[in-house]
Amino acid sequence: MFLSKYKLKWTLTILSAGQHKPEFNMLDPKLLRNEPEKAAELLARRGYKLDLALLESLEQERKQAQSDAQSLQTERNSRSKMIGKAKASGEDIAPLLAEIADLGDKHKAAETRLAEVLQKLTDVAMELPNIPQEDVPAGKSEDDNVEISRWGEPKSFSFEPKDHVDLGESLSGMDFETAAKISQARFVNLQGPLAKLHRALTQFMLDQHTEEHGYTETYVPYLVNSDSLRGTGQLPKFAEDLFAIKDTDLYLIPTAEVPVTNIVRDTISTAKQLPIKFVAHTPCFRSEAGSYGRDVRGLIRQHQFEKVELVQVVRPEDSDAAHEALTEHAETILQKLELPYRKVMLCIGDLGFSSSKTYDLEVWLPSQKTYREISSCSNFQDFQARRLQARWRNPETNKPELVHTLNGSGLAVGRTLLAVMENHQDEQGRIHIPEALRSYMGGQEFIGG
RNA sequence: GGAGAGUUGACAGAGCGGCCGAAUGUACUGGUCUUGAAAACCAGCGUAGGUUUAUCCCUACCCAGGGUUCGAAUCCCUGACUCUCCGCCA
Repeated sequence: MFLSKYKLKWTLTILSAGQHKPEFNMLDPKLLRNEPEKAAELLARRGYKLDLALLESLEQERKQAQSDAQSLQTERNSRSKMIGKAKASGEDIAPLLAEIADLGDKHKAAETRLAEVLQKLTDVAMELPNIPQEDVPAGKSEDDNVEISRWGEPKSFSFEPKDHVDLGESLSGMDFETAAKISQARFVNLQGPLAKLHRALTQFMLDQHTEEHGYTETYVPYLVNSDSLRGTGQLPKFAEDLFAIKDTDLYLIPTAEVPVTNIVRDTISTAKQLPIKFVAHTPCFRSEAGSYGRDVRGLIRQHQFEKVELVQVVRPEDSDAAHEALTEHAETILQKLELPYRKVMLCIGDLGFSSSKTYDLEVWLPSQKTYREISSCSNFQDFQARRLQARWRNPETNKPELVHTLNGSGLAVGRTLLAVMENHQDEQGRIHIPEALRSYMGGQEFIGG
């Protein structure tokens, strides 16, 4: 019932939104118009079937409707001008008025038809995912992701390592029952040293990115409107993943990517302002609809979690290099926390809707004896920028052109907490605090015992 | 929450229902002048769509959406946002 509420709301939102922004388009409209076959082929790589026949007929309708509406407009404008002149020179304008009696209605009808076609085109366009970059490997699911590199050696324990839930219980300070009482499942209540460790991780990450990697710290709203969510690509397709605020157009952010990237929505940056590099620490809220039964134990998959997010807005020619750099910035955190991890490139089937290329960083979890995602670093190229109308003035052309946007987790704090707990536990159930965090923990060397 | 004022180009800021895509100033770009710079002077300077080889031309956009009108930046309605005052509040 909780879900159905925002499903309804979502429908209303899309209806009202579509009407005043019919020009929304997520792929390059020139590609769709001039080379629809090529667009179809590129999208087919992702398994997306572009309905070429529909697109073509809509496109033809659009052209017709647009030129009809335009010529009627021209007609009306020139007639109206004549009436103005006639009136000014004191002539009788009644016959002129009679001549164009039905022009207004015709024009209105043409405009309505145009609006309808544009709406249909927008509906199609908004559902199209981004086109993957050429070096993104083919594949259907996460099993086809390609490992790029590994860092660190998974520790071999002389005892059976506990998972973070058991560790948290014995240390006391990680309480899922209480959180469920206060709220519902998939929330946690942290207390004492573990709560402090959680905070320390956040502070450490923020300091690292601002002081060593050149990011500007930013504080943003945690409730965002639907325009912002459309801009970064969470809407219209993924409404069910979001928590919506009843009777408003606001949603809890699923990631800081949304408010931070939307800083540049509808702006034209100067060449000098780029690259823009922001880091933000925010809570993230996700309904996790459709993930019932998955990762039900512990901190892995929560409705609310903290994340330190990196966002970059760059010139198009710089986005590949920025993507590599941003990923390294996230990797640095794992290295300093002495957490073994691997870097994988997502295959096409696992690639997010808006992304052209994504690296995931997966941290080693001794309890699961496997690598689990802790950061996702994506290059969106101009996909978000087009929806956001985020541009820069290219000095070579002196025209506003779309920027490229990127983001990555640096890192997901909850998952980092559990990774630190599990990787740095000892036989007595204590957690050894990595060197890099000690100053944030008042010099403390371990928790527990 | 109540009362009032406002929203115009990169910025500041004019604008009578038709001659307003929009004065003027600043900024910016190019030029003249200068040894160079500044100043001064001249010219240019929004976005998107249609047509076009290109130029031209046409259309839309003065917060958003709707309405009145032959014709709207200008009049009316709704909403968003900003400012001032009152109330409440961390």
